Amino acid sequence: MLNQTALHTGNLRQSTRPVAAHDLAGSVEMMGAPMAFARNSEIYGEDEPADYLYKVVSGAVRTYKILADGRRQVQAFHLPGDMFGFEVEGEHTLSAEAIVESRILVVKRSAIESLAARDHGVARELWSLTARELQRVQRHVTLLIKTAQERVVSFLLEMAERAQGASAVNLPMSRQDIADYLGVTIETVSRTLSGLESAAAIELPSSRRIVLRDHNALTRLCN
Amino acid sequence: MLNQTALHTGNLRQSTRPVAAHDLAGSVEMMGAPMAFARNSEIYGEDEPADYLYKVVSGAVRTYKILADGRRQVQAFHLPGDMFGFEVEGEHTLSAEAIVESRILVVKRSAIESLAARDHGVARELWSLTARELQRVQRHVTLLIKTAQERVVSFLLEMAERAQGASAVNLPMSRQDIADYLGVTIETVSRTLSGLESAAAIELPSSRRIVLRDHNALTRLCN
DNA sequence: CGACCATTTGATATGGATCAAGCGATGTGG
DNA sequence: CCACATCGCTTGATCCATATCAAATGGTCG
Repeated sequence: MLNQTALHTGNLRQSTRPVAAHDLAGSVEMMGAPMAFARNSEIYGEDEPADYLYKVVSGAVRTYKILADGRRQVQAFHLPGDMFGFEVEGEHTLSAEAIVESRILVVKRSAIESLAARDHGVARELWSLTARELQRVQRHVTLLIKTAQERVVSFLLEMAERAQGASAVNLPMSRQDIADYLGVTIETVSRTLSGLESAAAIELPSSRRIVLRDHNALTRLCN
Repeated sequence: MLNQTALHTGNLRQSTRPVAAHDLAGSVEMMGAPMAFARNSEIYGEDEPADYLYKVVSGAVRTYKILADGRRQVQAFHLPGDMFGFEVEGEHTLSAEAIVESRILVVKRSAIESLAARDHGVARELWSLTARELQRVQRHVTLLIKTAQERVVSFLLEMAERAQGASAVNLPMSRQDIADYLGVTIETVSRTLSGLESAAAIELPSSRRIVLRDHNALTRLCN
């Protein structure tokens, strides 16, 4: 990994910008090296040393695990603005791939850690990010005990919320990605979406674009 | 919550013991107030302010969420030595109950936080605990995409591992607790255990005690 | 245009849920 | 101390949601 060409576009790496103390995000912007990843290319693999921290600038990333029998479990989708890949120690427990052509800021973990050792605000921010991720995964657990329809609807609402509550979402990921995230088959995802369209809860102008027509109905459906 | 009687057994609260710097666990032992919780009593509830940190001394704790339709999702079982209930900010997102009569150390979060602000080692330990919990929940997600048998077997192996790899486990929790943790019904848990007994993979001397007879077979079964 | 891939739709199979009854242990009151 | 109620667990019968297998459709790119 990290075998892609760094972009060094300049506007992403403003060495003139002052370091904001107690600001992890700002530090990452400043210290991070922007890199381009092609669609489906690996960003890091399971069991690799976790020496870097990542922040999505554009595009989308999936983190996942392949089980012994070949099934794939997608653990998360990371969208622009999201940071990912930080472990406290040792190795990555998941693999990460770009879902579409993506630009990603990459920062050495050691740099962030030494910053955190000096600045308690940064340390706290690192902790806070991990705790927020923990809550997200807890919601994922809650999603996985629901029915297929509830899972699909929860996913749609989650994506809409992450798009600042927009009433339409453009999905960077395939039906297979969604299915592996929700723990169902692509057929079930597809049928459920078709069903929601028939029920006038959503519109499907194209397979990767979903308009949420009846937000209330959807909220009711997801539990 | 916190309406139980503190034990103050003395041997749990050794004010003579020196504070080990960079040691969160030690600080909790020293600063924590031991409290007794009866079977099924609430330790804290969802949406309560998260002002305390907890460490199980004896007994067992479940954290859970009740969904809108009444279903219960058990997120974790906490056993002696485990810490739980720490949020970075704001409120608890889960409820916690003692599964059996339990003794639990309770520490004010503000005390730990001020310690962390002064001592980077403690701050890092807090972060590390959160990250470890994150990994546990990620494994829970992976468990929930598997078949019922794989879930039950994974649960047994998890419990055995937490009992220092013992070949027999004494379960403090009911079948219903296990079912709500695994996202299946009690009938499925029961039938699966019976099936494993028929297959000579386990023995069931009593419903709360399970002997792992064929560890290899079990490992194979859970994927 | 034709090949390829993602998605949808259809037909059938099945794992686990649901409904229902039985069983064993524990505790309580007569 | 025993009869009986209660509770947690197991076992059985049936049903249904979702998986699986299969084919058709549509969109994209050379």
